Amino acid sequence: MSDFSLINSLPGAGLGTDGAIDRSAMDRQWVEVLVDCSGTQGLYTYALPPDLAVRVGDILSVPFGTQQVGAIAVRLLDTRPTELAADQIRSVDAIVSAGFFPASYWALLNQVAQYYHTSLMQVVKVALPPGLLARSQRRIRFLNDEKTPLTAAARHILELLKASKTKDYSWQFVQRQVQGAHRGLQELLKQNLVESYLEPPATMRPKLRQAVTLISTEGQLSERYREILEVLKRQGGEMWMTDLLQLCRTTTPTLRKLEQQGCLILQPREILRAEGLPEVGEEGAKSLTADQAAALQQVQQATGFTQILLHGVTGSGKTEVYLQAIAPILQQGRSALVLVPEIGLTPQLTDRFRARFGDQVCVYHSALSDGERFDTWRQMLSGSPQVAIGTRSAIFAPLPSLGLIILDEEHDSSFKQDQPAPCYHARTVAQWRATLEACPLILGSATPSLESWVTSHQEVAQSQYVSLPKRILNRPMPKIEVVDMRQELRDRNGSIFSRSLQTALHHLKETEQQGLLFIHRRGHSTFVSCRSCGYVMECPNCDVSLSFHHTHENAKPRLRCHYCNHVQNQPPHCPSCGSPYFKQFGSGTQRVMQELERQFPDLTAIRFDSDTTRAKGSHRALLTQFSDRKADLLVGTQMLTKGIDLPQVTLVGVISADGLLNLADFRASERAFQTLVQVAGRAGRGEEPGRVILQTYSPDHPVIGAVQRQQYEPFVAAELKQRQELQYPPYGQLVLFRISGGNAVAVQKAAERVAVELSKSTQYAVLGPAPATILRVAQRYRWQILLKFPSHDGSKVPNLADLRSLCGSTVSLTIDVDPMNLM
DNA sequence: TGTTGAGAGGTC
DNA sequence: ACCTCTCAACAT
Repeated sequence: MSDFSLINSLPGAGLGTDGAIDRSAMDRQWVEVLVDCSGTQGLYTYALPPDLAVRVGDILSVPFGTQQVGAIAVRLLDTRPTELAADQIRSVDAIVSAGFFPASYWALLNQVAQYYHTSLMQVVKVALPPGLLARSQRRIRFLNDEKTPLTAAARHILELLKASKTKDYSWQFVQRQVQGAHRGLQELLKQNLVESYLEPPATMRPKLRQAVTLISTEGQLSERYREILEVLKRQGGEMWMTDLLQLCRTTTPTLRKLEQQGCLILQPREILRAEGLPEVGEEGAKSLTADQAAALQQVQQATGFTQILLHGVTGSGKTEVYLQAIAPILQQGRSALVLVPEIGLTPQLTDRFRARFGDQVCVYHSALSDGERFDTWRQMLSGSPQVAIGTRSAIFAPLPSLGLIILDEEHDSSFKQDQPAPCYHARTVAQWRATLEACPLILGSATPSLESWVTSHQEVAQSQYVSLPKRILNRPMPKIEVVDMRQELRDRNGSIFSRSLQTALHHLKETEQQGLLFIHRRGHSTFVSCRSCGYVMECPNCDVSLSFHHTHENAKPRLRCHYCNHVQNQPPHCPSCGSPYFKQFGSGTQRVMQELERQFPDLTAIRFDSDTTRAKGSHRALLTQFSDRKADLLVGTQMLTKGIDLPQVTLVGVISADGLLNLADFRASERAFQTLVQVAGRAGRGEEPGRVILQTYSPDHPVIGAVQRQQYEPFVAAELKQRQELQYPPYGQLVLFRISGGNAVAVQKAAERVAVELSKSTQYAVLGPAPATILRVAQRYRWQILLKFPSHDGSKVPNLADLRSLCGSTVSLTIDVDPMNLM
């Protein structure tokens, strides 16, 4: 059990606003806090200064050891804990942010911590905007340089500081740079050559701007003063000071004089740092199809927590259902939360929300600057009815009185976090949150995950299934043609484009229509290998092949590792056998672009992958270019499957489905099906019918057949049968342990010890330990152990702390409940 | 016997 | 995270 699971049951811990108020705040002289410090367990007691009205849930700054750290107030006390002497207790330093968290917020965080086996603090960190839990930092500053003899370490530190611009470094940096830094520092401090100081935590603050407010125009005033006041009055009596100064060509002291005369007030106002989003026109509700109307009705009939799986084929108008479901929620003064896989990828969706709801929409995602995130977060706390659209972590958006939660593209794996703990799935957290808030949860997808499919077909009132089987305006689903690439080769077509696709591409130009070409994944297939001996170029740090990058015709070819970003030139000869036949292989986006240029010089194409969309806003820019018909083709990867609604696209070409079909993962078929159906669904969303050409070397694969027939249910039935037989999710539950470290032998040994310990229980099957598919990433060796539970009770894993102690200090162990990424 | 570095344990 | 303490290795 987690150390803090008890917090749930504590009085007043559920919520900051109530609970503490009923008794006089004077009684509450102490507060128990959760400290932001790895390795700490349990709560720490601090005294409350009389002028500090701390409430449960507030974010505090407290002295801890030598430094200031962030902390969360968990419980107020009216008596001093008996085990602590008065002089052992220090005082709370400041309230960083008064947390009027919505009711049940703490219960949610606790639930996440418990289910995913992480500390509550870890969960709090993903929930809060960055910068709120800042800590003080030790820094070293250069004072003077006397010509006294110094040891090597001391001299080294001094030179380092002198060489820097600010003559000042963080202690952490110095320690990394200098051997024996500790002794060296002591020596320098003794001689007064440097000083060591604690920099107080830089807490995120609201951005302020001076505002001028008109009070009166009475009194003895010069002509010039009257003029200024007149301008202010004409502007409505309230202006930003900078604007007024500019308009009147005056200076701050003049305004100060007027303030002293009592004519106006200067005061700082909080302003919101907002992302500069382009203007969008207004848009009214569209009329619904019968299916859409039925779906909307089902949502609106829901009382209390209800999970609704909205299974709508591509182009069936799910977004319109979301919009019309949200409208009455806002009118009731409540808020809605919309989660999308990747916000950068869905400018069209956010634009539609803004066109409908104006500035009641706020967008929250990790690409915002820290300041923007902080402000958006405060905006959400304000409690005014709004729609928050965001990625995974927005499930923790602090919206009071939530009326509806929507997960769009519910099947998307980016809703699962697998890097730092907690490895939560936003869908799972959304289910808990909707339960706690007693509001409906809509899971929308054209290709629902098997998990959601199974729950929504249980005979429970709390889970419902709604289907939108037809496209809007009765537009037909695109025709899908499967091309056997083996046959193409037999017929002496060595091109990466089948004859069928070639014809279609020619036709595209003639009819002035547009198309998409889908490639499975960048890098994966564009490795460099020797045609003579088969040698493959690999990253010196990670056990993955380097991928080939060729930006334009005259550029030097570069090889890049997509795990650690190692870059090098391509050698002209094979490093292993010296053969000159050392070339790139496969068909990444660049290769396809080159082939297009060679075979279809008339067609213009835009490359659309993570390389060309990395910069902020470039995603939107490329899409705009394309929809303005500046190009005939969009060539891209996975990104093409998400949130693109371009009515003029009539052709979708899948260059090769094979990379998708053959992944070593029990979810490979499900993923392949979802991806292919989603890409295919980009075709024919406008008035012209769409056409899909699916090239593959394995046309008999069951996934290909299911995609071609566009039949979800038979595919799912077959897939579920297999899952059930093997007790894979959604029937069984998986828990993955990742063991990693810099020393190959130590990691393997640790993995074996952990596996032995885990094998002592009979509640689950232990698979592994096995080296991770890519054993080494960025100089770290990785092993994993998979636990397979026959039913959904992965909470019964042995104590994590005990397992960690088997690993030693150089090997780290992380736990991933319900893993999605098993590579 | 003093000097140095690594590891453990504590921080209200 | 950072500090302090302990302990053992090494040179004196």
